[in-house]
Amino acid sequence: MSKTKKKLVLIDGNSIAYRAFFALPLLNNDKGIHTNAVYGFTMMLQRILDEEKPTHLLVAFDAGKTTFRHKTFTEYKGGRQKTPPELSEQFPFIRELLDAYQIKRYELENYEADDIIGTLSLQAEKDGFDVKVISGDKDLTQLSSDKTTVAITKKGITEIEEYTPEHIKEKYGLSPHQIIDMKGLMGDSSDNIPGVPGVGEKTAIKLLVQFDSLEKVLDSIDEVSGKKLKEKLEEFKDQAIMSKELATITREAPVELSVSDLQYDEWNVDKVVSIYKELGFNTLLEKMGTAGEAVQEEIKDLSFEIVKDLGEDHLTDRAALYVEILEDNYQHGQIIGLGLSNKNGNYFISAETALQSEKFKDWAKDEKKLKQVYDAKKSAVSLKLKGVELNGIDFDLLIASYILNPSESADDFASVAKRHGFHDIQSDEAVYGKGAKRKVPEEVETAEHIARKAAGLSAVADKCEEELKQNEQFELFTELELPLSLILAEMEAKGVSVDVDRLKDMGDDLRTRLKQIEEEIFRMAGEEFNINSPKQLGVVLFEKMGLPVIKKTKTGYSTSADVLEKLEPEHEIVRQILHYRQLGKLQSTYIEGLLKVVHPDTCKVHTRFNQALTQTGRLSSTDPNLQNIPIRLEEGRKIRQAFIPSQKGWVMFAADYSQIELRVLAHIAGDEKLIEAFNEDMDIHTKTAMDVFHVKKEEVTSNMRRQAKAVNFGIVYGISDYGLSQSLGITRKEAGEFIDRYLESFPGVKEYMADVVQEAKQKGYVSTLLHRRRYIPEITSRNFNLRSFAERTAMNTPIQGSAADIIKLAMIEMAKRLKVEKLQTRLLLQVHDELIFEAPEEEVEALKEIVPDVMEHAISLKVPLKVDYSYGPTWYDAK
DNA sequence: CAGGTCACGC
DNA sequence: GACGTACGTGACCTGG
Repeated sequence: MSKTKKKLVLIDGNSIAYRAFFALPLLNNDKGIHTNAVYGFTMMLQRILDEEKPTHLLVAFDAGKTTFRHKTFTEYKGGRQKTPPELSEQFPFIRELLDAYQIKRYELENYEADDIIGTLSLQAEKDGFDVKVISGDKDLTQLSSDKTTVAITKKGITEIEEYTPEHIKEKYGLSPHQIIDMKGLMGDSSDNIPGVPGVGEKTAIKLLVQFDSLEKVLDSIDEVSGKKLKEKLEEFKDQAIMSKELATITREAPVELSVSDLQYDEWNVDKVVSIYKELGFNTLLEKMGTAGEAVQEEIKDLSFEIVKDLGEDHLTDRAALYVEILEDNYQHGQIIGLGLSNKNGNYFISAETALQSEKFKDWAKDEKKLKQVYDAKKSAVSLKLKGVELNGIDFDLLIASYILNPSESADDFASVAKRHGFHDIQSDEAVYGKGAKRKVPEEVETAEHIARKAAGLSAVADKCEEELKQNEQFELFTELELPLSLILAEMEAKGVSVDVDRLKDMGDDLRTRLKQIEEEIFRMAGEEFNINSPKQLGVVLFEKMGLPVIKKTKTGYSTSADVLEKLEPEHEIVRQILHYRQLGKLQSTYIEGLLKVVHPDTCKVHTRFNQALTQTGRLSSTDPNLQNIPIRLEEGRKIRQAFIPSQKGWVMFAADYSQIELRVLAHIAGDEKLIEAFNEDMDIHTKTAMDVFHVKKEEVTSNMRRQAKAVNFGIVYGISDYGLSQSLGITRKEAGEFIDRYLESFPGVKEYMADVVQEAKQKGYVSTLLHRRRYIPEITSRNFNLRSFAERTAMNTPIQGSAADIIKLAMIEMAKRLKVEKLQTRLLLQVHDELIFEAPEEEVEALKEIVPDVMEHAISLKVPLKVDYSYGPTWYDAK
């Protein structure tokens, strides 16, 4: 069962409602009730329940207008804006909602929510609770202690700042209890607390650092430096003391509740649903269907050591090494620390300790010292950025797990480790938080988490290797994916040079043209609107201008390109909109998007290849995605002019496989006709047209070839008859007939398709040439759609996946050849069937031989592989 | 902030 | 007949 640590969460209800109200636009539901504060409050509550998993919970509210503080100071909270009626009307709903959630709420005559929270948090601390206070009011931070964390909303409803005593020390240089002394000195305009005129945050902190408390400051006014300051302190002495009193949260309010009354179990689903319905919270309603309670498993103790002085005990010849970085983008992120696990024990090493240690660097570099890691590429790149070379990797859990089952691979270490039998680990989200809340906890907690990861690595490595061997995937792992990860690491670290000025010029040009087109569209529409909003565009086109509605989406009219293309003859505006979209895409994604990620010093972009994501074995690319740079249309293609070699006298050299998937299909299916076509190096689309339409080569029209090409495309990507009908603009029935005729023309392919579906049903998975697997459980589904999809997946994955295997082989072989031939040429990118290099001009002649040779002979099939290449001063020219 | 729509590549 | 249809990433808009 769950760990029985008691946790009390105290929420400042008024404050959070205020925050939610002002953070969100003033929306109302269909009955005209404003719901933004209730909605924001609900989101916040949901988050707290999910993330904090409190055992005890209370929402405190302010009661009435006056409190005991007004006796001290009648103008307390004077001058405050009256609560807007749009907000006050929402409070009853918030109360109703809390009741449905079965969360205790409480207010107390003469006291503020703060005081209720102050009183109960103190009680709870004494009873051994962990306490979390949630508010938008920084005053509450005075309650922070080693047992109580105060979370203050920053902006919006999701960003919060957590105030622990350490954080307060860091931020102000003060202890939590000094917050009230600070308020006494500087006052608080929002509560109309006067403080000492002329004293602001800086001065207050300075004084408190020197004298500790307000009282001591006032006792030692003589020692205060600055004549003016002395006078002010003297003059406003009493006011300061009163201000401190006002700012002090009482911890002895006559609260009639005790902490044990605040136990939180679960909400009343029916009531919550009915309130959601009443308020129109449809997305929350939908979510409830799937909301399951995660069961927290007990985590065993782990003995580990925080290492300050690295020695032989730690740097052994076989060890698990975990490099921890919080940011997704490990090229920007800081290394938090390293986990090590070996026969001697489990260790945590801070980043500073490791990176300053020559012993560590030597060990990391030594390829004889074998390491087991999680995400070799990330580890290698991040260490490389710190000047540390990483060699000797003989196991990577991320990749092993991906190979064993690509559909399950998540990048969260805990989930991967658990899948392979190591359970004593928390999720990163539980330790570090997520989104805006993500942060590093105190060192011991961090250290333990990271040490656990290393321990987990060494615990599951052997078992995973065994499993890989049983699946006949060990070679795929050691000979293909592991070496590839280091090649990708080099590609990422090296980066691709970008001609920033060129991009900016294109951007300027595009901006002018977009403006012109925009004006033209507005003129034709007779009004200004947001062309980028499908909703607004739909209204203009289909309601105002009365164009025929061709397709609808869930949310309204479809305005997708294929719809607009059909509408082109109807009105000139349609052509302009398509053009606007095209240029807008170039501007936002490729010009602005790319400029955003160019390294300012080096003018390079460093993409990250995800090697453990796609279901087929392909790579993907992010930040920026360099696998979808435009090429089809000339205007977009020009973007490629901005990708240039990193050195003078160098060129871009690109080589791509011609029809690799169809060649793979010919091989796997063993289809005689297809094999023959490739052996004779025929134009495959023409050949397909000849066979499908039963005509001679000379009789193939360009339209027949186009249709044959679409069918081939469909085969390669496993699209359905529906998909084919869409791409050819024909009916589904016609498309189905096309596919049938294709399969009749290539009986080997037809047989293969039937066999591979059969195989998938029997084994539960399909395989590529290099034994990569994809499990397809839906293949036995009784749901037609799921099953059809599964069948197409079964037919397509071995084709696409084997092609991915082959180009990966080629990449590894290329790296070897470049080294052997002592060439300076470097591989920069892989785009599924294409490799892009940068090369000194004088090496081009050699590359013309080597690159096609390596790529074409990466594997031997029943058909030849064919590679085309090209080169030039920019990527654009390498076409 | 999450989910939808659209658009780019292979 | 079934109702949503190759795989990815990213930008923008929108609702609650």
